[in-house]
Amino acid sequence: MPTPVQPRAERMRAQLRDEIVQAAAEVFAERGYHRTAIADIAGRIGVGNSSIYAQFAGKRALFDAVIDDAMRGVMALLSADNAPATADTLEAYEGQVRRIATGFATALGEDPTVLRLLRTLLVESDGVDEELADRAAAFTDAAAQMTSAYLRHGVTRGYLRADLDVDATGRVVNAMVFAVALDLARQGATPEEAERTVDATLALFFTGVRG
Amino acid sequence: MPTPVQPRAERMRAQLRDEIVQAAAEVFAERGYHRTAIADIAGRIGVGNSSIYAQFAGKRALFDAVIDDAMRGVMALLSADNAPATADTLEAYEGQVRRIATGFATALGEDPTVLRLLRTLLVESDGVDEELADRAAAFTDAAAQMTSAYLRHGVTRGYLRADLDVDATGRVVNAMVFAVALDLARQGATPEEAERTVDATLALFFTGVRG
Amino acid sequence: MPTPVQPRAERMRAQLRDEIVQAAAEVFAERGYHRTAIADIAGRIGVGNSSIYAQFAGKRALFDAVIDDAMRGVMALLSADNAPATADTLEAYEGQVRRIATGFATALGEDPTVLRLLRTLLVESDGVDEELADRAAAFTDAAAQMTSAYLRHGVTRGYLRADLDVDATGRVVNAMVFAVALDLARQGATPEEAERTVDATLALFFTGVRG
Amino acid sequence: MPTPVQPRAERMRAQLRDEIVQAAAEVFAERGYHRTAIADIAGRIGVGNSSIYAQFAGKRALFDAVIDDAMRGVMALLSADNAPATADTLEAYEGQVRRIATGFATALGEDPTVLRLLRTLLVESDGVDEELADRAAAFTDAAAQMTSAYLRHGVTRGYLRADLDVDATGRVVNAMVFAVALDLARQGATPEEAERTVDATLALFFTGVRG
DNA sequence: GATGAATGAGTGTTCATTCAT
DNA sequence: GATGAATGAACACTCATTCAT
Repeated sequence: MPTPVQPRAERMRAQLRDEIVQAAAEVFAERGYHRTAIADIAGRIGVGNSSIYAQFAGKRALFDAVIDDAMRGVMALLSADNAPATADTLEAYEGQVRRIATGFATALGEDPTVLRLLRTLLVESDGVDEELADRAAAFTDAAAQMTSAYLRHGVTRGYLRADLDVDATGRVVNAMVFAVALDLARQGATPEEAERTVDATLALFFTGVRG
Repeated sequence: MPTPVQPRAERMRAQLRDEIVQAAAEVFAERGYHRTAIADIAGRIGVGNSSIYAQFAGKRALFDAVIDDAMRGVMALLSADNAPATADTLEAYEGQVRRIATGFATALGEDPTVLRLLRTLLVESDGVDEELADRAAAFTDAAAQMTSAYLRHGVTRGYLRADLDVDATGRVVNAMVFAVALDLARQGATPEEAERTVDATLALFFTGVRG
Repeated sequence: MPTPVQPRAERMRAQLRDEIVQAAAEVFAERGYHRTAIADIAGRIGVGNSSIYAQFAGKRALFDAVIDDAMRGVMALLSADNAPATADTLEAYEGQVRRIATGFATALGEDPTVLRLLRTLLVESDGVDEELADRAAAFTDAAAQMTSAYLRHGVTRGYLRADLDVDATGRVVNAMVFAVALDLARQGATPEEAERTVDATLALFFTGVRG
Repeated sequence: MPTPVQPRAERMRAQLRDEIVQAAAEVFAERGYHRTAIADIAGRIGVGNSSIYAQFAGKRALFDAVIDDAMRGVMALLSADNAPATADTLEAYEGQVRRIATGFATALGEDPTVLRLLRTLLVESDGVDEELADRAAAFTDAAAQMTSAYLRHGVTRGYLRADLDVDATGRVVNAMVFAVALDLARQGATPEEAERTVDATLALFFTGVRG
């Protein structure tokens, strides 16, 4: 029964790191990047400031880690068990989109932090760093291209308009989805409002892209 | 021939105020709220810091004034000589919307500052103040309600889908329009890209809302 | 009677700058570079920390300014109204050297700060910066070359040993002079001790270099 | 056959202590006192920070130990198998001094650490502690007195100037020697430069003190 | 009325030292 | 006995705001 070397210390270190990222996510989401002080984050989990610096190179690096987590979460919601090349009919595609939208809405209801973080990233990146602004741009671009891939598949299969500008429409749809999500995340929207907004979005989207 | 009291002083004062707002708009648009220092603004027009404090209560109040101007500009572009109750046919409505979109695109090309400011407002408001976040929300709400009014008129006139959820759709369309505008404003998009994006947006919108 | 533009403000600014440099010189001389906090300097003249940053880019820049002053002072003592090519006999040279040494000793007695600063520079430069270490080295090199010039003149005139290695001896003499000065500056040496030390140094030096 | 208590543990402890002092000497010599972090030293020999605190009361105490070692080394070089009362003629004395100087130069070439440490002590002591400054002063005093003892012996024996101020000259010569050594230690001086400098120093010294 | 020099509170970051494991 | 994770005090620097001139 070989005991791994320093199993406890490592586990505790990783655990503290997670706690820090979690606390940082909350505070950054609540107050934004600039108004968040390292001491706020450290204080929330009852550790000293320097315990954060033992794990992260600085405030910016911590924010990066937080954003990484949030992006992973959003990407997971976006892709889930769905893939661009899955749907073969408009109905199947609509089901797919509804599932993704429902996943979003559910995640939104259960843990608004990830969406508030997304908001913080997309909204404050300019005010922080050129590099962060680039990351935010790269993220939206990636999401837009994923959307475009879905659309392209639909055009190929014939259940979406043949003359659809898939690249431009992918960007537009993506922007719309993010904007709606951010708007809903802004303040506790009631589930009914969310439902109506999602319905309206899907109606706009589907009737629009139908071939 | 009534002479206003202190006419010259007042005019100079008002002129300085305009200069300050103009310079502040530029710097805030370039660098965002947090990275802008009062000294940057004062330096740009060659006055002392305290000349700004003689006219505005503080950085926040100055930003408010700048945002007021920008909002007025955007609202003017949105309403122009158009009004919700003007169009009576789908074609007329489409013409109206295209005119507004063209106005936006032209303004974007000629003076990106107002849109960059809008971006700053919508994107950084969270990181500044609860109150500013509320103002940003109020602004988007007002714009959404204006859009909803257009849609309601179309439904009443019968050239838009009868079952359209005008409130929810107004919000969605509004979010989409802002998101697209902000995305285009992000970095010098070429006119062709802008054109394609606007076309895609309108195509999505119109085919979608048609009754 | 034209009044210069902003004469008072400029004079006050320059005056404050001098006060800061003076206070910084004292504190740096007392406590060395690392143990001196900006607040110590600001506190000594009763101004806020940021008043220092209004005039100097940072702690390092302030130290540079202090060192500049000290170097100027030392160089003035070293050159004074004497020049390498002045003395034509051993007696004249000895008189010249005694005058310089006396100037040093007097300055040492009246204001030990400049020598303590010299000590700080020569002693702490390594612990601060590569660049500062280079400055210190450049300073000692310059002083050594000045000494070598004196020696070379004496060899040419024939009142110093013909086989004198003027470059190496210049470095050695220079090092000896600095070391003695620093040693005397270390703690309030009595005038008698200083006198004896200077005499011993000159005796060593002159009997040694005589041709 | 008495077995010492915990012989292995003690030996290991002593060995670790030596390793620490050795590593500390290297790092202090390379980076000076202030720029050296305890973690640097611990990291160099792959132990935890607290292993150092188990053996030394703190950074200052460790530096003391390092300096003790270095001083012992320098003192050994200075005295070697020579003693103040050994030489009876000027030629014998000159040989003695040359041997010491050669020993220094050789040690300098082979292991610059001890001289760099000496430099660190003499140069940074002010910036650390009053007490350390005192130690440095005590060290230079001791060395100066040793030099004075040599000189006094020479005067007694009659091969040095009868009117030599042995105390003051001892301090001066000592300062010169240290200054030259430190200057040579500053950066890799070539052996030729070192040779010329040593020659010049000895020439200055001997022709100077000859009776 | 306008100026700009001065302020001082606030922040990110470092590092010698301690202590639970 | 050794570890290294955690601490918290200290410090350089920024900038919105004020006030003497």
